[in-house]
Amino acid sequence: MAPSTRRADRRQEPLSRERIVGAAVELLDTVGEGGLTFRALSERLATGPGAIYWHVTGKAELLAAATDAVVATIPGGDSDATPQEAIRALALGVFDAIDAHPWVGTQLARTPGQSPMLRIFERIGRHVQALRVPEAAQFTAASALMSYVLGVAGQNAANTRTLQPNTDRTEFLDAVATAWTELDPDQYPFTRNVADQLRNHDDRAEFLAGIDLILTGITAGRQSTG
Amino acid sequence: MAPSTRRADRRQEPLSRERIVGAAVELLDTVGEGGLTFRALSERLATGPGAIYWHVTGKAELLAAATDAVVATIPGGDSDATPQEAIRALALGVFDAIDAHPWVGTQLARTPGQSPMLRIFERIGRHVQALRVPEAAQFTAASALMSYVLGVAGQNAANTRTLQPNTDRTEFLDAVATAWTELDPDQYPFTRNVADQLRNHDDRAEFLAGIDLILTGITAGRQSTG
DNA sequence: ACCTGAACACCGTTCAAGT
DNA sequence: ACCTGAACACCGTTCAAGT
Repeated sequence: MAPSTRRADRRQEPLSRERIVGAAVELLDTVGEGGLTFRALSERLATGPGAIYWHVTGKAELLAAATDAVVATIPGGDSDATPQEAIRALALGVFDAIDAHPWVGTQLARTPGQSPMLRIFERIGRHVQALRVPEAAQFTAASALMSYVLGVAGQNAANTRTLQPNTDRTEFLDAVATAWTELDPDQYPFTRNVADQLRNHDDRAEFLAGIDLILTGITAGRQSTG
Repeated sequence: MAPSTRRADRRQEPLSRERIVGAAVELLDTVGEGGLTFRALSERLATGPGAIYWHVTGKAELLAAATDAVVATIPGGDSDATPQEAIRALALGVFDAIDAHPWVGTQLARTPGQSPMLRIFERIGRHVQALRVPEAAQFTAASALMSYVLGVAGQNAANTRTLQPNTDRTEFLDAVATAWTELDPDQYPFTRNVADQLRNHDDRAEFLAGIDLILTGITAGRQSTG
């Protein structure tokens, strides 16, 4: 009841894996991948660096857990939409999650058969099943979608990392388009040619267009059923 | 002519950007991404760490240059094959290059508009043009192919990194398949279901199947021309 | 112009010592 | 059982000093 009690906050909450991972996510979001340091983390948690090792085996596990925490949050497409719409919604969920937490894009590419990727793969796979893709082709279809999503994720993460914190999206695309226009016409004719299409360009729409390309390929190969 | 001349080797060759990048590639291939150290590199080049900074601005540039050196090597598909075959050949070239140098997979994902990626994008794009894809759709088509290739590249690099140096491919896939079979049936029905398809599984064939899916999607959307 | 190598400011991780 | 924080073995990078 004393005013001091009010202010004690969570300062004395016991350390836990949960709190550590939460603080790691915050740190990654705020200061980026280079900012996640055992020293910075322990300072934020008001302990010594060694304390963290009691709850977590090392930095690799910490990054994996942080990634998993974000991926577990991704919504999308479990309603009564068509399989195509469900896949689009899920893919967009991954896209937006990585947009909000660029480090997830980098991290996802680093954890092969691990749980964050498996979560997404499973969800894609169920929708592929719902598309009535023949069983022998389901793995290929789900893998292709997954790889595409990961590829875009990685690129977007890299782009965001390169970006000055203050430049916005269109400004950045404009700079890239200009750079492409100045390329050697003999070496880069195609890239120069599409540079202008880059200028007014919607990342999310472009991403979805790629998904649709793959979906078309998947359903084209499917034997037609009632 | 004296025997000692013979043995002098290249030990006294002056330091150059070229030699540095070459040694970096060797180091990356031999001891992996964690093994590329300015100390290890300078030891291999018989100098001090500071000498390298005279020719290269830092580690980031070094990694980019090493990646570029490998990517510049990728052959493929400039013969008189069909555009589809040319794209498959090029994609396979990237796939094999990353198989031989796993660190390239990681690195490619980190350099967004940089030259190694641009090289590949340009080559894909020309083949997309040859496919007679309408101009407005060319960027989307080339980007989708590029993202897919990068996605697979990243995953493969991650897999190789996780692998014990002595386990071979099929052994690894078997382990993954077994792990997937032991997943919770309620949470991972699809993944469990396709686990067996993983067991006798050809990475390259699967990769190409994904390329074909996208190619089908691209040509399906194309207006038919004589 | 180019190289040397000690020194600086960091890392992740460990571990004896505390409670 | 859990936390502390100094210490260890590394990093990338800089820079005065050499040739």
